Amino acid sequence: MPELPEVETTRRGIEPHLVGKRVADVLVRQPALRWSVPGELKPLLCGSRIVSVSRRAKYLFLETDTGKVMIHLGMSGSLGVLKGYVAPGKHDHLDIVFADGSLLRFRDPRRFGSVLWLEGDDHALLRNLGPEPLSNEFSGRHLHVLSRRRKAAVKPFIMNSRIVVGVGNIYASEALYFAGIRPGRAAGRISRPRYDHLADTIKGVLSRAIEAGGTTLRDYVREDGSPGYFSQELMVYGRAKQPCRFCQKMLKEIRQAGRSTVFCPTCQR
DNA sequence: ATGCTAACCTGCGCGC
DNA sequence: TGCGCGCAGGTTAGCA
Repeated sequence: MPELPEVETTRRGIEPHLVGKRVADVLVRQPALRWSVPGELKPLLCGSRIVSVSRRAKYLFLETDTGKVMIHLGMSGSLGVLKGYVAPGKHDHLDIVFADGSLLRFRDPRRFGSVLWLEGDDHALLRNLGPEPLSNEFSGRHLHVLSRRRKAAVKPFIMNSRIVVGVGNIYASEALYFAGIRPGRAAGRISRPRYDHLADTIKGVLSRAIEAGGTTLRDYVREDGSPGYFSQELMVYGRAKQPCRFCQKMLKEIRQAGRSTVFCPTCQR
């Protein structure tokens, strides 16, 4: 999926096209996503006006005067803004059509994404979320405090959304590389100074990825169909058995919690 | 409480 | 050309 930089890039891309628009129609072609698209979405949304587009963790919110559409892109989701109606593709599951004829289209081949309706601010999926990684709330102190006595490896630890949100498999791998920390090291056995460094590298790699428009590997594209360029800057993700860009030693690949992890055995300790 | 695994689903690349 | 396998940006529920 889209990790946080891809979701934030999407938010920035769609917001100017949506704010102020009035919803004229909602077309649900495939309601069977990670959670079923609520049948009342159309009657609830029609006639309302988009006030803003916001983000929390990897969730996007189309905020209207009557409630919020809560969208998750899952592993393969993307959103597109179209000037007018174009015949949908196989995986174009949902359109929100505006009064001026333009539309927001949700595409998701693997259907791990979701489109839900939120009245107010509360939803079970939003409880227990950790801080935003780019906020001041997220720091080395935060990681250090929460990791004490934890035996889990540091990589799954920083990918745990209760600890910090928005850090997925790509950026967890990249941040650990820049921090010089082995992904398999127990989270509870990492010092405060090293967590200070790691919090910095997480913020840094996410910020740079947002500037580059995210990382395009397969499915992810921006709202106008263009790719993100951060893949060119990846140091370890997807580079198993290739030389480390710093020390030239072969990068190693392991599996952690069912996800592949690539790291440099020399630069990361 | 913590941590691991399977599950959800489709598509693609690879070896045979 | 086709088949089966393993893998892919996420996250939750369920069980040890």
